[in-house]
Formats: sequence, C-alpha cells, structure tokens
Amino acid sequence: MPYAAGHRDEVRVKIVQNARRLFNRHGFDNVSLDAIMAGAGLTRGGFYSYFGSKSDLYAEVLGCFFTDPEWQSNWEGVEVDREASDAGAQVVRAYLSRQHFENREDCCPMVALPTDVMRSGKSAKRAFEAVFAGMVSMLEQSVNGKPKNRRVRAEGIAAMCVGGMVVARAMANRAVADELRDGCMAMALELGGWTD
Amino acid sequence: MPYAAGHRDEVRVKIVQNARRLFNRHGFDNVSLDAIMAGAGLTRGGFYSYFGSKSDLYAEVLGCFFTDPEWQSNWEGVEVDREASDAGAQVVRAYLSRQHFENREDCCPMVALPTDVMRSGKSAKRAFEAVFAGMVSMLEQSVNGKPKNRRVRAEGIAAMCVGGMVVARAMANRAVADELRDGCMAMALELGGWTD
DNA sequence: TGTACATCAGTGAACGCGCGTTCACTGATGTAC
DNA sequence: TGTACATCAGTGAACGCGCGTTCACTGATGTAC
Repeated sequence: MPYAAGHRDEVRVKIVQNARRLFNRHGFDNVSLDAIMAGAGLTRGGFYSYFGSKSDLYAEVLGCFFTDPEWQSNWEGVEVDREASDAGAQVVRAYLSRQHFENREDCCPMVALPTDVMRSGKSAKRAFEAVFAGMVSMLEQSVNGKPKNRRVRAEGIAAMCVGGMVVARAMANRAVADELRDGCMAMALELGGWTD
Repeated sequence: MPYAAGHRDEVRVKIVQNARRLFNRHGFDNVSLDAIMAGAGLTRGGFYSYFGSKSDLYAEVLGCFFTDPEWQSNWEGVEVDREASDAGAQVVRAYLSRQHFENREDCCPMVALPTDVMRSGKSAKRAFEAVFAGMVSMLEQSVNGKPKNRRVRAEGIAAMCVGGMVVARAMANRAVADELRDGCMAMALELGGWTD
C-alpha cells in the first residue's frame, strides 16, 4: 500500500476545487487541463487516473455546487445567519455586495457560468436549477407579506440578484455597475418587505 | 468594375447577421469560421477579405446590437408600441415571453452572451452597457410612481427581466422555467406600477 | 534498524483533431471595342 | 451583338498552434523480513 490511504481523495478534491475556481473565472472552454492540473501541483498526464474526461470533471464541479454546503459561505463574502429573522435581507446584501462582485473565483456559479450551463446538457442544468431553488427557498422563508405571494416574490428577488450581478459584471464602467448593484439591492429589499 | 457596386456590402451584412445568430446560439468560442461563412453561402478562405480577424467580427456583431435599431424588434417577438403609455409593461411582457425564451438566435444578447462579454474586452462591455442603458431608459419613461424613484425602479425591473430569462434558460425542467418567467413577469409589472 | 521489493501515483512525449490564418490560384463579372 | 480582357470575389489546400487524450515509463512510497 504505497502512499497513505487518504492521499488520492485529497488530490482529487484539490483538482476539483482548483477547476471550480478556474471555470468560474474563465469559463469551461477557456480552461485547459494543463492549467487545472498545474494548480493542483500535478502535470497533465495524471488527470485521467482521476477523471474519465474533461466533461466528467465539469459535471462534478457543477454538482458540488449544491451537494457541498461549504462553497455557499464563500461567495457570500459576508457571513449570513440563516436563523435570523432578516436572513433574506442578509442574503440580498451579501449577494449584491462589492465583495461578491469582485470575487471572480469563489462567486456564485449562477453569476459566473449561466450561459455555459445553457449550452450544456441536462445534468449541468439540473445542478443549476437546484442552486437557484435553494436560493429561492431560503428567501421565501423570510419574505414579509401574504403567505400566498411569498414564493413568487422570492423568485423575483432571486432573479433580480442574479440578473443585477450578471449585468453589472458585463459593464465597462465601474460606477455604472455600482449604481446598478445599489439599485437592485434597494428594489430587492423593498420586494422582500425588509425596509424599515 | 466587376461585380455590382453594392455586392460587397450585401455579403458583409449577410456574414454579420449569420454570425450574430450563431454567436447567440452557441457562444463566441463554439462557432467556427467555417460555420459563419457557410451560413452566408461562402467558404472559409473569403473571410479575411471582409474582416481582419474573428475577434474583429465579434466586436462588430456586438456593436451592431446597439447601433442598429432593427434587431430590437426581433427579439421582442411581439411588437412593442414605444409611444403607448404602458410601453414599459409591453416590454416586460415581451422580454419574458415564451417566444423570447425559445428564440435562441434572435434573442436579446444580454440573455445569450452575458458571460462571454464579462470575459471580453472593454469594447464588448461598452456595447453591452449601452444595450442595458437603452432598456432602462425605455422602462424609466413609463414607470408609475415618484419621479425621484423611477430610475432605480427601472434598473431593478430590467435586471429582473434579464436575470429571470438567463436563469430560466439554464434550467433543466421546462415547467420550473415557466413558473420563474411568470413569477418575474408579475413582480416586474408590480414594480413598474402596471398592475390595475 | 536496514535493505529489497511490489505497488501505483505521477510524468512527459507523442498523437490526432479542430480551427484560425495565409496564400497562390480560379473563374465569374462588367467593360471596351 | 459578340469577343477579348482586366479585375477581383471567392476557393481550397496548407500551415501552425493549442489542447484533449493515450501510454510506456519513472520514481517515490509503505511493507516484509
């Protein structure tokens, strides 16, 4: 039994985490296996003893976004207390924060990779759908207003958060992007009934 | 003077329009010059007598999105009367319509290419910013409520439209995507004060 | 403790393919006479 | 009207590069004695 028992698992995790960051920053097509393996301290050739293909890795990376609760605390930048009564407001503020805007590597995959997922297969889309559903249900629980309306309201808020962030990142002028983030934050908080 | 005077211009327009549709559907990296030229009835080699490089074409395609008012009536699917008092409501309904959802080729570039633009240079981002600004100012004019608040409100509505559409397209389940479009439409109309 | 060994994680050269780009050439077109 | 010609839009073979994938080999590791 050469090499310690947990060795392969550790390396595998390293590869996945590094790939996640690179995919977030550059998109699936613009990341080479060389870059992925180099970031994990290995060379190209070793990749195929861990994964069947680059696509397999991609599926696993997307899958881990909603299997692993760990990553979510990353993109928020600020810690969110899910038990607080204004958890929804905290999520909105964190999602549209400057920190999340600037964090290209550990950001929410819905901001970094939506069009990549659009053009991918069912499994990638299922993972994406689950991430969004998670965000909606978290918001739904703390939305103020008629119970009947809460779900739709949460959907609208979530779409505004994702849309505001995606559009802000695609803008040339930083000040314009900031204005958009602020505007979306104000509107989202209003929709959730979190204004005082 | 072999070939008629307008011949080159016509062919050039054909190339750009075909490239626009292909980029919308597949993304910049997944479209080859072969596909672009074949769609215009030509072969690969002729490309370089029209454009300096593939990137140049990309810049021109993005540029035409806001230079050319023509394209906007396409993605809307439904005709929008910009002079009507509820023009904003019409835009929201058209943007989040099933037609726009399904129209992969003639859709709004903000839905099809936001992450491609994120990863591109300044010129692509400027074009994107201008498209968004156009949408916001159109909405702003017909938003009901305090004048002071209108701009922020319009920004929120626009972000919700783009975000709702982007997320809906990245989902696996059609029914879930439909629910999201409907939810966003209801919330956006409420924000604009277009509910009766 | 020290040495030989079996295992297997990782290496890096090589292959093949797709595609952006180049270029010498072809052939369709309008003009001159 | 018909023919020769100059122009240049378009062709398609060739090149080079990046990258996903394969594979024979290396060498670091823990174990047996």
